[in-house]
Amino acid sequence: MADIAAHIDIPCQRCKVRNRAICAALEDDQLVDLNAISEHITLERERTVFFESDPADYLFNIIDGHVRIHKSLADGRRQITGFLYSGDFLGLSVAGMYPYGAETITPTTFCRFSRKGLTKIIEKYPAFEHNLLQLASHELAAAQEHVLLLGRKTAVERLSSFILNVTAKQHGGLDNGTAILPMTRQDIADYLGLTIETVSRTFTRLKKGGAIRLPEPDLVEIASLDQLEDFALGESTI
Amino acid sequence: MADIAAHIDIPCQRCKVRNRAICAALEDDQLVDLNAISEHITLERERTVFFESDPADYLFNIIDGHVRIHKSLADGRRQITGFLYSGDFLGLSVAGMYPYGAETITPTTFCRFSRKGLTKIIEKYPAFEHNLLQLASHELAAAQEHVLLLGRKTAVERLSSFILNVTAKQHGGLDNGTAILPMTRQDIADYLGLTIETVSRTFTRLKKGGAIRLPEPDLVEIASLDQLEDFALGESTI
DNA sequence: ACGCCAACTTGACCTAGGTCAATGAGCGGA
DNA sequence: TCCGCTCATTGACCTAGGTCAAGTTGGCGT
Repeated sequence: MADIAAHIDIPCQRCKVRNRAICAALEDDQLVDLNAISEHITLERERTVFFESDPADYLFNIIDGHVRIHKSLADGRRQITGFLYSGDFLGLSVAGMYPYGAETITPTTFCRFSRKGLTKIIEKYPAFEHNLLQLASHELAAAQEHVLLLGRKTAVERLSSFILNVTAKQHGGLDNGTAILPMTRQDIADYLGLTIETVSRTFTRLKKGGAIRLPEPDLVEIASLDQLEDFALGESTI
Repeated sequence: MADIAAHIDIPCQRCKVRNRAICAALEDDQLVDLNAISEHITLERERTVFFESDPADYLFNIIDGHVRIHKSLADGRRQITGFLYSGDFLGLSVAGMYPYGAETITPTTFCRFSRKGLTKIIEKYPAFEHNLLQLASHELAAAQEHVLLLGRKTAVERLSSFILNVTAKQHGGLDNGTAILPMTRQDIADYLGLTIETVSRTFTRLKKGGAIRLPEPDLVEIASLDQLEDFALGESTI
């Protein structure tokens, strides 16, 4: 079985996110099974991947592009609960439904698995479920960090934390340099529990305070990492 | 093996939370293994179970009592991320550390498992890890609901949602009746991202608005479920 | 080259909820 | 039973961030 697999061409082996995505749980020769239940799909910018409460028939890995997940209230108030990037996983369900909606921000290519197929993979390779649990624990910790941000941080602290997170994510853990903001100010506001005006004013304050540069609205450069970290932790005020 | 187990006395079989806690993932005869790595411990009220960032050497099931989990900022601002009750599970870790601190609210008895021992159980019974994933997905959805509450709901909406949740949890999904609030107003404030004064004033508003009765500070009765649900969803104002 | 449109920024003013301070209400200990 | 807690409530005032309303900027289609 493994010998056969080693000699046939498994597209998954050449996948851009092979080692960062959930498929990293499997060995090269086990990818045949995963490959059999996956397909690539591409969506334009600002398209719905799935709605909140939809039956959760698929799980997704983002190969390329940017996605936001959100929950909304009946009157239209929206809370973005996360921004997802290349390599990220989405689609964990509760009671067979997605507990949040997902939309593309930029044109995005996904690797899509059927839930049924994945259930069989999990039965065959328990390591897969182990990785899913690791991933869910990680997301849970991130959500709790988000709760702390929304419940107890000021606007300056929220935006500073956000810039640090985005930068770290785009540089694989490195906390400095430049970050691209693929999302709009409205998206950032809905993620940080603020209004678009407050986000804009706070960018200006961070800029004038010397923590960041903003050569273009969707390009942040960290001018002083120390200062930005102090702002993020509430250890310094503008 | 199973026959032997069926005839020996396994304390787990008689446990109060046998069917509600994580041990529900195992059959009666499999409990021997779980029993071998678990021990009961009891803490007084207002005691630390573990600190944020402690090495995550144990996982816990609450048998009886009330627990809060929280994250804090350097200057002392605190955000409670959850209240846990009898049957609830805690201790999922990220990078070998607890991502939040845990404290008892009332005297609490736990069933404590060593992480190492549980790892072996998981290898033997994959159903256990499956249940942990279900549980983590559920907690993740709850955390995202909390994010929505903190990011986009008013004080009245937050407290109404909270009362409905507590009531539902204490009655196993039933949304009405009376609920005991084992936590202080400060705890509620730190959970809802408000101050103690705003929580108190908002209780008074809900009371005067006819949605709840408050015979004692730690006893809420839902006077009008419809009204409270409308408040929680932001579909009606006081 | 121009006009349109969407996204962003800025200013003036407002309000939900925070802060500060006083008062009440229950409860355990001597 | 009275004292000294801790916890909860209420009032008066304040402020961070929201709301409303202009501008500004840049990209894109013609």
